[in-house]
Amino acid sequence: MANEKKIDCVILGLLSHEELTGYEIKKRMDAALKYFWGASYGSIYPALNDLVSRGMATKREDTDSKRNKQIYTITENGREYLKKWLSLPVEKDELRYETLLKLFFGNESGEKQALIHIEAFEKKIEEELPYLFHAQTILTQSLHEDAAHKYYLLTVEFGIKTYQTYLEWCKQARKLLAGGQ
Amino acid sequence: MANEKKIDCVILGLLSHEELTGYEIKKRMDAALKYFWGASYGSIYPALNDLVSRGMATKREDTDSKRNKQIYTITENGREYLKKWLSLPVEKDELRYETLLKLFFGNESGEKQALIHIEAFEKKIEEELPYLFHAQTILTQSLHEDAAHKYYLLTVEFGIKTYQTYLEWCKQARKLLAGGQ
DNA sequence: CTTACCATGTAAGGCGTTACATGATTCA
DNA sequence: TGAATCATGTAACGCCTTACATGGTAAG
Repeated sequence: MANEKKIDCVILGLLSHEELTGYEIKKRMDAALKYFWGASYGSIYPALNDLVSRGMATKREDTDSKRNKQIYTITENGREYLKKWLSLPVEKDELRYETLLKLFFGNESGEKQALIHIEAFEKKIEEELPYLFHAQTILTQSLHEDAAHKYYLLTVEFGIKTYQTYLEWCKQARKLLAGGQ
Repeated sequence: MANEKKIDCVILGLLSHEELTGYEIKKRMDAALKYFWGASYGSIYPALNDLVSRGMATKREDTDSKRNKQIYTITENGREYLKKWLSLPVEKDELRYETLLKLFFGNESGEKQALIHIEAFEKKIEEELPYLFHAQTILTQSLHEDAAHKYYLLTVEFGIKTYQTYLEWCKQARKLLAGGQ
């Protein structure tokens, strides 16, 4: 009932849209979900086997491809399980920013160090923003081609807005550190 | 050298400012760090023992109090270890929002469900913002009383800015779901 | 007197990453 | 032919949360 393992739900969510291999699931996650959810092969492959054994998905070998591909398909059971989880209240939204942790203790290491962390943070965000903008463009254009795109766009907009705010905060933080208020 | 356990660093960071008991460490974390870092007693107490055995902190019983209190103090070694960690580049900033995950798969459960999650998210943020504003006021007023406050304020400002952005996104998301773009 | 909070710790178990191990295929 | 990428999986290990276990004290 409760205790839905998140990795199962993410995989089922991706499978609800299309058949995928474990490798492709990882790619999809890295492309679209990495800003708010991540997973490694070491959790994906065991989870896939587990989903099959619980009747949430089926596995078949891809005979077309020359490669050793295992294609996974969601079952009706799996779809119901996914929908049930989606209808349950969110249990946890968690942010773990080591940058903020190091900044919080900045008095121990001094302003120079704090500035280095802020600039590194800024750089990382500036590098990632273009990918989000690109996704925004693609999704906005294809909004009516696929009903799911509206929901994807929602999360992309979240990323863009928060990242832009991060950049504003970086500027403000630099000012505060420089001595002014 | 590398592989600094974060829980050790957080504890040392808190101890660098003042002597504390395990219980107080938890309180401090819940009050000031919970927005970007969390920890349970089950990780704090073992970590404290470990820090003592590695010479990063010392432990003494509080004889003044009637209670069974163990007071921890950072050592020079501990302070060096902390400073070293603070000078190292950030390894990972991670955001794990189940809300965004459920929204991403929103096409499976429909608009009504998506709206429910957005409203719940909005409510949670609205409830937490006042605490951040309160911290902002206190810290701004006492900025010159303690050099560390500047750094605390930095993280509080981050929280306020991002939370405000979250609320704006909620509005926008509701509009997008309502059918418009 | 009883509830809330102070205070410390352990044990089990879950969850997931990293590293390892292996090998095929595509493309330059 | 060599590098990059496709492709699947396992094992060890680390880290943390949850639940359990215990008891003192302050305040109403």
